Amino acid sequence: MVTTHSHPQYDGDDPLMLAPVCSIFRRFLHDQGLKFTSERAHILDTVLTKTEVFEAEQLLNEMRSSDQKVSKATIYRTLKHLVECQIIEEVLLDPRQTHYQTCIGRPPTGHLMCVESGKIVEFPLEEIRELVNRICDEHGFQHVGHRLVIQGISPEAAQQDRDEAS
Amino acid sequence: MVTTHSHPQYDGDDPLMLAPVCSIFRRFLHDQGLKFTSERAHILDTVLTKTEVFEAEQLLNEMRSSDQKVSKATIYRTLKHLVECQIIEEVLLDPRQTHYQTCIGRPPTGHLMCVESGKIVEFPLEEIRELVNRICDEHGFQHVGHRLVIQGISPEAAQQDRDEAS
DNA sequence: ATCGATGCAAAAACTTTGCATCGGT
DNA sequence: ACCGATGCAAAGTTTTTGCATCGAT
Repeated sequence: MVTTHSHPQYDGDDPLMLAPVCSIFRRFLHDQGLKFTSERAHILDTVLTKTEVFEAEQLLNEMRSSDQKVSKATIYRTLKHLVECQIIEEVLLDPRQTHYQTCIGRPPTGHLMCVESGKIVEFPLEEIRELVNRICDEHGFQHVGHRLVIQGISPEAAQQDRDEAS
Repeated sequence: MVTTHSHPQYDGDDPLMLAPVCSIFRRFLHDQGLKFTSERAHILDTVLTKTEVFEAEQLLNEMRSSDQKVSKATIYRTLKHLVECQIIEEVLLDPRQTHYQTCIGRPPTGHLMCVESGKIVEFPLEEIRELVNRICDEHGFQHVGHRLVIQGISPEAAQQDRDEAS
């Protein structure tokens, strides 16, 4: 059987749940002999406002326009730690840029992506859990994570294609 | 003609399947008003020897060391066409580099990847087809493709971790 | 007072593009 | 002959790194 880690439930609607995630990150950093700085706190804060997939650059712009100044380098360095700490995960929608998403306290999701418009729809991923576990077992792998990305054409894009064809 | 070499990895049952792939590409190019050049033929040839995931740079090195000279730019330009033509697909294992794999004439596979060693194991993907179709239907998407990547720790890497810990 | 963290700019890694020339059709 | 394709090098993107200084513990 594959190990599952449980984290306190994080609810985007409830600001009080921010503290636990922050503590988790703090403990993680402390355990590694790393420091909890105000920059890291601000980045985590901004990350936790994200309900959808986001990019490093986005984070940087948002933080700058809300007068919290952080360098690009620190953003990248901190995102790495947040991934290791399993607060966020890399989504891999596009080979040319890393996309991130909060994963702590939320059930795993797959991503349905429109190849024409870039629109992304999330969907629950429970159903493949059994398959994933079996594949891992068959090859003696210890499960770390999994991602399902479906590429398609959204109804809107299909309609637009039809309009343009006529 | 470049497409008459034997490619044990790809042909499996029928070496004659190579010609059809070449024709498919040719027709694809023709239909777009593009040209079937000897560079493109060589690249397709080399691509079809690949049984596993590969990178653009790898292709370039292999072609150079086997006296076929192609530029990096042409490799990238041709890979794009091969993706569009659905002879190969992008695999998205790593956000820092595009990985490709031949997909024409093979059943779709998922990828089990060791996060420590980078080892990759493929597995058949039929089982999630129904789920994928259902998700597409539910959102009115027209299916284009899908990929499942499982990340884990391979038995070898796990053993090595234990060795290092002691 | 330690180290690790930060910011900046430079570098790195991968991919794309401009342009003169070549070559399929 | 036309117009897309090629090679080269330069440019573009995203991410990483070196280094002097700052700041958490």
